[in-house]
Amino acid sequence: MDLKALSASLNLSMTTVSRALNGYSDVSEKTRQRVIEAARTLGYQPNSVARNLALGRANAIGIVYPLEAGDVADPRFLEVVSGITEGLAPANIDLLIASASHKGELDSYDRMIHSRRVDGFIVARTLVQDERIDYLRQAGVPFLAYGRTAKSDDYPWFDFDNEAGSVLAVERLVRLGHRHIAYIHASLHYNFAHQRHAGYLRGMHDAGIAPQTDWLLQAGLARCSGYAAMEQLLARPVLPTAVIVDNNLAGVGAVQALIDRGIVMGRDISVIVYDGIPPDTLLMGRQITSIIQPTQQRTGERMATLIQQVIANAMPLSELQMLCQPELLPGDTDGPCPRH
DNA sequence: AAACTGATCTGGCAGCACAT
DNA sequence: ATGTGCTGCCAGATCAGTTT
Repeated sequence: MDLKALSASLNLSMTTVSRALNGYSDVSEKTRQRVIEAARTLGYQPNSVARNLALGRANAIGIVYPLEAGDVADPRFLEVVSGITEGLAPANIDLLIASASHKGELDSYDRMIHSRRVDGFIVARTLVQDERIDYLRQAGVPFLAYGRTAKSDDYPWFDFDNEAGSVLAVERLVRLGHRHIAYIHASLHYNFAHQRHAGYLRGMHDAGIAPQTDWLLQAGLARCSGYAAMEQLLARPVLPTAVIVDNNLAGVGAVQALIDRGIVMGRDISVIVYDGIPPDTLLMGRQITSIIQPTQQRTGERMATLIQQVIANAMPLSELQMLCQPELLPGDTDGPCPRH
């Protein structure tokens, strides 16, 4: 059932039927209702290819994601994706996730742009130096970055104050009497990791504590990397009394490593995990002290609004750069320093 | 003025006539 | 045989009208 057949069955022109379905005011309400009813009973669905052709829009937003085993399992990201989807749905805009190899990522952007499959992009997990951002800016394609880069004053983004979040974590531990605070972090090429790392250093500096390089460990964005990093940390000659992990994936592994060794969190060692432990892991019963960002679902919905505004091009850039503050969610994995 | 419509446009591509 | 250029098609949206 296409527009032509639908209009023929109603004895109306294609123009009137199209305008009736698309909310134009110069169609009588009676006709509109008749058209809507017929479209429903006859199962009319606009042909998206023809629609894109006529409108010059795809009604779709793309996320190109270099999917790796660990990424697929990042529940926080999937929660954001779910929120974006919800936020775009009322406008009948689809979210297309394109899987790309790390090498071929820019090619994927290129294809999606030139085949006009999407109206804009959301660029996730930004890097400090991010060629995707440079590429999209140069190509003049609408996009919203989920996270900033080293230089982020001239494009739209949504982000959390990562540095402030780490400062919150350090301050809490310092108040509990800790001075030996280790830090497990993702690769500092990731912008979030870079900023959280800077926040850790600032928090330590403000407390008058010199961070020990022995207790600064890099782990991959995966549970097993977090597990291995915690094992490494526990093999040091002098143990820290507290650990901050800068992401939830490594956080799950780090916490599991402590449980496996019978180390009691909150008593023997204090642990704070950035983004907490997602509810789908086997550790879900535990109250992990966390730096949290307002629900990921809500984050996604905000991003959906932002990317639509970017595409509509009706907002000054300053309105399209949104920085939200993280919060500390107390749990039972931190406590007074045992060496006091 | 309100309600409706024919003609035209969108980008890519197949099919065709004609030229080399 | 291969290349070139033109036409029409797809299914909608919309301009510039016409009819009621």
